[in-house]
Amino acid sequence: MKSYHHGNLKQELIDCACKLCERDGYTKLSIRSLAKESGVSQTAPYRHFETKETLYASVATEGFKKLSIACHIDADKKITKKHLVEIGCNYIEFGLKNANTYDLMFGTAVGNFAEYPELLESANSTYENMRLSFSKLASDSDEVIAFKCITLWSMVHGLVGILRKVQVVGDDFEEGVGPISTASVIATNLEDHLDKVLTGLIQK
Amino acid sequence: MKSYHHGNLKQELIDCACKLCERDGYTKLSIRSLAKESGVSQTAPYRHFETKETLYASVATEGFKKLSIACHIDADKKITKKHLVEIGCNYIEFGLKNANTYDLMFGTAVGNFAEYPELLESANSTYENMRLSFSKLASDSDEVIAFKCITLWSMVHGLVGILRKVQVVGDDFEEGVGPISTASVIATNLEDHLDKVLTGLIQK
DNA sequence: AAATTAATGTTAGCAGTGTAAACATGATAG
DNA sequence: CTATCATGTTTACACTGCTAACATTAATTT
Repeated sequence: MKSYHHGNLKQELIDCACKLCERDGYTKLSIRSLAKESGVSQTAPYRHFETKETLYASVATEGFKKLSIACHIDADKKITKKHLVEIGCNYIEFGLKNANTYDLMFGTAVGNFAEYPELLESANSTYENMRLSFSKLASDSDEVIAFKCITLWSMVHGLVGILRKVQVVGDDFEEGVGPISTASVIATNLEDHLDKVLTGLIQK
Repeated sequence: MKSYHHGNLKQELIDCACKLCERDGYTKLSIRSLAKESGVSQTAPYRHFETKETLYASVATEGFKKLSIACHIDADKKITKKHLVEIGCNYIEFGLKNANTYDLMFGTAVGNFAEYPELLESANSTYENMRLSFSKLASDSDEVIAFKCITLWSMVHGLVGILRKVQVVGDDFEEGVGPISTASVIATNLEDHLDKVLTGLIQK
């Protein structure tokens, strides 16, 4: 004998959507199946999410929060290059292990972050954490810090996109040919690669 | 008085799909509307594309061909850093001006490139062109060339992802705060930015 | 040239989707 | 206690990907 009102539907829908989005990709997610999963009528979710994109925005928000946590390092006083490499590796690891969620966060599923204040905030805060780490590395000017930060971010963000293709194709590629084999070499030496790039970046 | 057989349906569908995917994003594309656009029955496209993903793969293939052309530079003998900056800028420009197509090419819309030989080939050839440019810059070893190439590619690929968000949010951001304002500074000085990165990369 | 086959089109239909409108229930505020 | 409002349900519409069965034409074989 369940009650007419669910009580915690919104959060349950978000949690469930996060799982399904990651498992099957956000394109496969349907509001109806989501409702069924929560034992609620087909249109109940519309009391909590105006459109499907609103739901996507919630999932993306959760994604940025998780990314922030994954990239957080415990280093209050001194930050070394090694820390930055760690951040980069963690970022990439998150992107690869949560490929579908990552796609939702950075793809075109949610058109305009500005329409979803929470999403915008969580995305900005992810960046802010990274920026803070750079600011603790050296006494650079704000512009230099921003430059270094965006450079690293673009780098790891780009590597996620490219390494994903490696994962998909797997070991089924011709040796020494094409981006896939090249990228796969980097994938096996991710720390070294980031170290090299950061060395070039920092000593400037 | 039109004939029962269309004659050139497959190519027309691809062309039309490319346009619609870019205009509205690939999620909005429907096979049925595509068929209507070509004045053909709802299920006619299925004679040429097994599933919707097959159609996506064709659009993505066209995308990589266009990207290749956009990144092509006329420099047979000597390649300079300036040329590489140009390639990078052209790449980013393509990614931003064809954001939806770019999303289709690098997102999860097409799961496994290996299932679509033409797509795999066009994607690899895009990379190969970039690699060739690097190989003409200096007498590096294959590994060093690959490293430099992937580094630039990750960079520009990452920048596309990040700068896109800037475009979306537009000028409606707080000055000096968050990734968006920072990225927007870079966007207005793209050439400078790539120059800096490449300088650090090349002089190694 | 006629007959057969393969390619390419059509019609009808299924199961599933996002979402709007009208209505039902129950928690909460006056 | 009553009125309101948040949250749920039912019903319905227009749309989707895709399949199966059938029609027409082009290509190939005899």
